[in-house]
Amino acid sequence: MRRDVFQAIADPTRREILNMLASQAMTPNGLAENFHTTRQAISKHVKILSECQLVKQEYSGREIYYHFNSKKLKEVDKWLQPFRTMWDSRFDQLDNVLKNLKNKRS
Amino acid sequence: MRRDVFQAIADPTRREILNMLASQAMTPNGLAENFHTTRQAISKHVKILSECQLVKQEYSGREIYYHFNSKKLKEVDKWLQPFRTMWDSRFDQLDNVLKNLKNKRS
DNA sequence: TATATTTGCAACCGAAGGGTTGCTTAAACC
DNA sequence: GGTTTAAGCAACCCTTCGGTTGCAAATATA
Repeated sequence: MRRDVFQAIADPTRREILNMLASQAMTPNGLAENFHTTRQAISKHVKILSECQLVKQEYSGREIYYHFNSKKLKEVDKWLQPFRTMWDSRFDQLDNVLKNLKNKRS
Repeated sequence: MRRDVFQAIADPTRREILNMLASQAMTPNGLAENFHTTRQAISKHVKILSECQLVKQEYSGREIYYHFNSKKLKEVDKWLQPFRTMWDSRFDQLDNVLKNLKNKRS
């Protein structure tokens, strides 16, 4: 089952899980207490996050603490990079096209 | 039908479409030529991108030129912001936890 | 040892996703 | 005016997704 970081962060619940784990490692039960769903539903989300390495496991007896692996989000940041210069430049793509049309006319 | 930027960029084809439109506005037919799918499939993707305003339309006769709206990607960048400091700090979350445990012990 | 707790796994369900084919509309072209 | 051509819309199909319930395995606790 191929998992993709972009697909992993597409779900709002999974983004929220990442936010929680960013401040503190947590168990599935601990996470589930903060949502209005079952533990199994949360475990499924965590499994998806785990499969694309956004989360790492630490075993402690019968409990499993999930840790956030921020490095994996670099992939998203990397994809975003070329676009970042665009919105910084105060001109979006449509503005540029209109500007070019005006130049051709004059 | 609620559309979300995160969900929109989850699909690799849609990310590729955005990459193309970033350099040049294109029509559905023009886009479809670069993929091994039908025009209708691409149109569906473009519609999704349009619904969350990642793309804007410019009508020219019977053709429709789709323009990339980079500003909308700021939402992703904004969500990424707090995590960016984490991977910059050379310590990921797991490292910090282990470090804390070590401090408590000593 | 018996019981309670934490967790993962499997089966199932309804909704949404990505794709295709067929059709209609409207502009361009002969 | 008749015919291409560009595009959207609708129906359908199969797969994936998010969620649930039920159950088994393993650790903690009495």
